[in-house]
Amino acid sequence: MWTIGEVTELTGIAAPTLRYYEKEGLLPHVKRNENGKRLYDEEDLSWIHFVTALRATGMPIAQIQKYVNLYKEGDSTISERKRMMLLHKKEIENSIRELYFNLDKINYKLALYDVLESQLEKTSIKI
Amino acid sequence: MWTIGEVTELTGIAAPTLRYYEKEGLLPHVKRNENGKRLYDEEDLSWIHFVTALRATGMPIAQIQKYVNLYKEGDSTISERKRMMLLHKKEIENSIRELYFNLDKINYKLALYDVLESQLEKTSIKI
DNA sequence: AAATCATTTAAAGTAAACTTTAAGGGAAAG
DNA sequence: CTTTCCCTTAAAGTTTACTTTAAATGATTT
Repeated sequence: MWTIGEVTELTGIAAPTLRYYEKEGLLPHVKRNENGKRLYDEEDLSWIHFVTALRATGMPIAQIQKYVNLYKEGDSTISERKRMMLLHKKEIENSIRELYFNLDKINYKLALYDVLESQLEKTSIKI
Repeated sequence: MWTIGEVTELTGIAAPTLRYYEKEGLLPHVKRNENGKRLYDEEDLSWIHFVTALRATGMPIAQIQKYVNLYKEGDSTISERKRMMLLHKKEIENSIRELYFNLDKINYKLALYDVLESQLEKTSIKI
């Protein structure tokens, strides 16, 4: 079991962010010690990692909330949760495609700079 | 030459956003007609597409500003502009890598759901 | 015992990128 | 002519996801 400070060290996520996630219902069943201080177990850490992965792939807080609420409802929501993940997977794949598409434009620009630079080089040789 | 409304139709970018980009110095040399209304030419459109590609790949407004300012300074800034684009290219490649990394976690979750569903299926057959 | 430290809460603040509003102007359509 | 439409500006508002602040509590160190 870890305190919030230890989890911060372990995950690199700031303590206020962990509290914020919990308040927003993104981290179910975080326990407290006798003094009311948070204690995180393995399962909490695994939730934190999962939520972090969802956030890093652009899922909004509100949608993660919805997902966690489904989780809390139990096994009857498994197919809906799976559907959410499948949809999100497609969105990630779209994001990746869009990034590649725009990366192409950057590469085109870089190719133009290569041409420009070699032309400027020739000019300075002429002088 | 196109009006702002036509550019909005052509690009899908809202007119207020186009004005905002221009005000922030992201779109150099947009001309006006005799009544002070914006008129966009081919070069303006190409700037809009480029700025859109930079935004879609996560470059902040402030950095695009810096890039456009370098452009305005002329040929002497070509190598610095190229350096900026090379750096940004690497950031895009990092973003893509991170997306793939987190996509893996989503896929792992989806695999778990497949197992869970087949287990639940078996259970219901037993009943 | 006093000071320090990590924690708690609620509430306010921040940053970035737009978006909306308000007030007005000119041109074209009915 | 007057209504409609598209445009103009400056300024205020919105959204999202945190981050910071303030005030308090309890445990540990000196």
